[in-house]
Amino acid sequence: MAATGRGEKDDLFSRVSTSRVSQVIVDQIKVLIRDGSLTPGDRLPSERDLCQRFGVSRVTVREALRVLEATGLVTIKVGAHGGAFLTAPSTDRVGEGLADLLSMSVLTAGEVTEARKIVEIGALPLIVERATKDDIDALFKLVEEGQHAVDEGEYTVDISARFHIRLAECAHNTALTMLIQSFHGPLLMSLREAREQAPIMGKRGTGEHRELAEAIRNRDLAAAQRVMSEHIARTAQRVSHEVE
Amino acid sequence: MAATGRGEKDDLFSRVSTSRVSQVIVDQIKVLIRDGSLTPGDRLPSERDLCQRFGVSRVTVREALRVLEATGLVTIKVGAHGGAFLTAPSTDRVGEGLADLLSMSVLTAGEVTEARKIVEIGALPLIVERATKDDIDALFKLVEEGQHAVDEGEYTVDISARFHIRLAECAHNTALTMLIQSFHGPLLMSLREAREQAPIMGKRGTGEHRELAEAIRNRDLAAAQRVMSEHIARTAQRVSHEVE
DNA sequence: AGTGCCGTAAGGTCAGACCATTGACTGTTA
DNA sequence: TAACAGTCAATGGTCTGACCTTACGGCACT
Repeated sequence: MAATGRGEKDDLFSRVSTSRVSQVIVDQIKVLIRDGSLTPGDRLPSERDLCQRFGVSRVTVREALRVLEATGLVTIKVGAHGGAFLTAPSTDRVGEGLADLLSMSVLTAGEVTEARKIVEIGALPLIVERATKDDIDALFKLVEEGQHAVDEGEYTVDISARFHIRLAECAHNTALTMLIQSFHGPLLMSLREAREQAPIMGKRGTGEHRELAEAIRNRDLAAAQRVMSEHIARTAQRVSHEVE
Repeated sequence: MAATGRGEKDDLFSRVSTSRVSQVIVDQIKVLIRDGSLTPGDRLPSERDLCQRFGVSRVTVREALRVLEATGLVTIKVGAHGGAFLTAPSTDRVGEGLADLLSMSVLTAGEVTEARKIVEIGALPLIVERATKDDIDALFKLVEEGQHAVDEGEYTVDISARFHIRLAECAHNTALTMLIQSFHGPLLMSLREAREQAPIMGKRGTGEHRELAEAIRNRDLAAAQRVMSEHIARTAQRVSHEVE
């Protein structure tokens, strides 16, 4: 990335690896991951071990590990038999990154909701086509939970989010799941007002969730799209007028 | 997030902030960014300064900075008047994260392309509706550039990506632009084969780009959707059979 | 068989030092 | 006066070596 847009002549005197040592280590490990020498679940050597292998100090190794950890490639456990473990599939990090990006740029809540509408409605054809019986059962189970929560007066956006994420999983496309997950993750949580109004809207929202689940069970794409469209539109309205 | 799904009783003995100090610092700074106390372009205090303010050692501060850097929130410059500068939101990091996940075979190229299809086609209604004259001129300009590159035999995926990103901007929704940008960033670049085949496909791709631009000029949504659909489908085909 | 203690391996943090890079300041020279 | 070169200070990059904290596993005791 940083190397793009060079002038001419730059190939004559190639850059003398002036980059950070820790970054070089990160890159090396990334390569190992890419080409399959390291697979999820594997454990990297201990910090003190890596120091010797790379011939650098522990501080440097640790910085490299911090970066890998922040990227979501490894998780680190302390204690005996701890260490850096290649993470099993975790879409959370990149979703979080997306949310960070969204939340710190000049986005209005309206824009986010509009994007959400496109993705969630666009995913419906796949969902209607691919949802398995298990998927549908799970959806109805979440609806019941939501209903129960409403009755108890304990409805939160978290419950709604779980439904939407589970719904996304019905498309059986990890990339899509990830996108929708990041919409419903830290991002929505940061819209405080939306969370506080949740109890009020819970009843109607749950009803719509049920309609959605039924439409999917009936493989009725049109109905699903209609309900989802209204559902999100209402969210949009709720959210937009306070986080302007 | 980590606090969800607790058992009962947990509120009696609250967790004694056993987390990493560096992580706490990261969170603090993230908060400052979120609530607008720090805006892009600002410079954080120097490492030695931060040590004193937080009352920790320099190593710890540096680890926090590594994380913030990896997350793409700051860039770091050395030398006098260097330091950590808040970056303007850039989608590259997210795209890189996507690419990492893809390379760990958490995601297949096919899934990503499917998601891309949904977003890019879903954005078309907005694009057709909102594209201004400037937008359309810019699109045609990019098409011309592409045509020129094809004639010279210098067509690269980069040119195609620029078109798609500019197209996304026509929707005048920053969130959408960012999503599509992260698809066309380091992610596509990492599909080496796709890059190498680019020259061959360039001619046809450019033709389709032109058709797209024309459809948008004519506010012909159906045509735009048809062309885009074919366009991405072909990419999907090209990409899927080697990165299985 | 169960319980609790303790050792050990691993990450987390600290303090202080030195090097490398860079931009600004200053002084010299044509 | 303008251009160049040298110096200096600020700042990130790395190293060393020490100590603390956590957690797993085994051992001794009950």
